[in-house]
Amino acid sequence: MSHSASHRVPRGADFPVDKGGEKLADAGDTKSRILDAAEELFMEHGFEATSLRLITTAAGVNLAAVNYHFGSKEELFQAVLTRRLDPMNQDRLNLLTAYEAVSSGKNGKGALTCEQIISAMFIPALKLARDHEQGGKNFLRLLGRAYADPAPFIREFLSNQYAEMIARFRAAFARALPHLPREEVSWRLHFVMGALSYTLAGTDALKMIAQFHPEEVDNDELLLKRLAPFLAAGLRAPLQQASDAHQWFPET
Amino acid sequence: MSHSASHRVPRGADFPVDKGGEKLADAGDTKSRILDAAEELFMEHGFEATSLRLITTAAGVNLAAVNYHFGSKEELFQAVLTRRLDPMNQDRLNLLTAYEAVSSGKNGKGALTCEQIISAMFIPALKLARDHEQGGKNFLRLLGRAYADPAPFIREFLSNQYAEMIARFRAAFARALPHLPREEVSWRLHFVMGALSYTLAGTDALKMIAQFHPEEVDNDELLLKRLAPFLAAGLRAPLQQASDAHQWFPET
DNA sequence: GCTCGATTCAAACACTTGTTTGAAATCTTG
DNA sequence: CAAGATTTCAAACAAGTGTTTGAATCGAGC
Repeated sequence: MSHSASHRVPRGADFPVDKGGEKLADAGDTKSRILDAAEELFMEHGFEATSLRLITTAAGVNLAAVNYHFGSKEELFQAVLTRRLDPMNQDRLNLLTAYEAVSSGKNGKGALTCEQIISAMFIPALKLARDHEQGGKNFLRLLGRAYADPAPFIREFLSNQYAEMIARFRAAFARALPHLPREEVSWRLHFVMGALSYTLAGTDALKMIAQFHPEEVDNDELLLKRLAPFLAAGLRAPLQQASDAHQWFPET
Repeated sequence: MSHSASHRVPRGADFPVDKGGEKLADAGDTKSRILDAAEELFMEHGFEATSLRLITTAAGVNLAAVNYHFGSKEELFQAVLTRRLDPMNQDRLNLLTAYEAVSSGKNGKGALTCEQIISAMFIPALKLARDHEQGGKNFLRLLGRAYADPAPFIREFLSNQYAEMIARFRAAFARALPHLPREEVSWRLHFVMGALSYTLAGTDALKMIAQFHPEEVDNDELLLKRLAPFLAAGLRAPLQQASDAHQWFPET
């Protein structure tokens, strides 16, 4: 009753990883072609405004192929995200762990700097923007937009995908900023994530880069290198005292 | 061929302001009822996923009323935004002008502090969140999401709506941060706008507030009071030197 | 009272949407 | 090659989309 996986089950739908004699999905694979086309079109028009016919036509496959291989349009969207988001977040966790290992080796404290923690968040995103020649940049913009999408299934999905990473990075920031209350740390981590996803999602930013650096090829790298110091300074901002509140928002 | 405004023209479509003996739109007005319902539903589901039938049913009006009063679904969306965005941005400009007048009176320099400029951006948003009991908060979230929407007609519309305000605030920030290159100022203003709209758009933030301050009523106020110092510190961050780049993104 | 413009209404329009179906084609395996 | 599973295909499905239409209703003004 709920949804597919019982009508006409394709093998790859429930087990996207290879097993046995199955060969890994190559670029010419129907599934990969759908994922590539969907990634670009979802980024360009958003989830709702992108029809399956548009995707399948661009991918050069039959319309029914999406439902056959992925089950539904929503599951296709999740597959598009998972394909690159999972490895990226795993990279982030690995990087953070590596930094912590080095840091705890040097001194018993084991607290990282904000710069290190932000690097652990940004470098995997940068790698994605650089490595996959064209798909990577598309994906980062798609991810930023998904992060602001109101659709419940998207929000739930991302919430689950990010849960572990957020928890680890919150703890790291809490150690790096011991003078801040945990609550304030949560806020500022939220601001960091927001600024990151918004910046990556925006076409405005890319336009601005092209205006200043039309010759520059690797735009996302420029973007992140400017955003990182901005956020690090914000994270280290002194805690706002209640007595200073009038400075910001005088009672009118 | 292009689109409406010639078929059966309602009076209010081109002149939403009152003139002559026409009475201002009251809450019971068909047009206002549509705008209120659309504001809430667009915020909840996004532009594409919200059907006109959903809106007109919630507003208790006939389906054809939207096309009669606004021309099309896109024009309705723009009307929803304009209704509150125009006054808010005007408030921002007025506030900035007022600050500059006071500042230039005190000393000949006339440069504001980052705190003042940010206040000029945030206070009108805060007023919107406070004044209109329920609609204001909805609108801020809708605005944040529109800001990340890929639809071209939304992006163009917002770009025009914000153009004047952005120019004025960029100039103000440039005076407040004379040591920063203009290019860097543009970047940081972009980050500020992004963090603001993302923060206001997110449901995650509201959930987080409820977790920490379940008793607190005015959530958006708490939000902005924490975001403002964060952004002010980011704006004042020292310019990243090329020699320090390895600190952030070591060449792998 | 009557007329004329503005508004509302139910119904239909042409079209697109995601999904399903059953038969063909293709590939794998014995 | 034959048998069986896997994948592709054209076609249809039911439902939903924004928009238009022409008649009905309403509300002043002469």
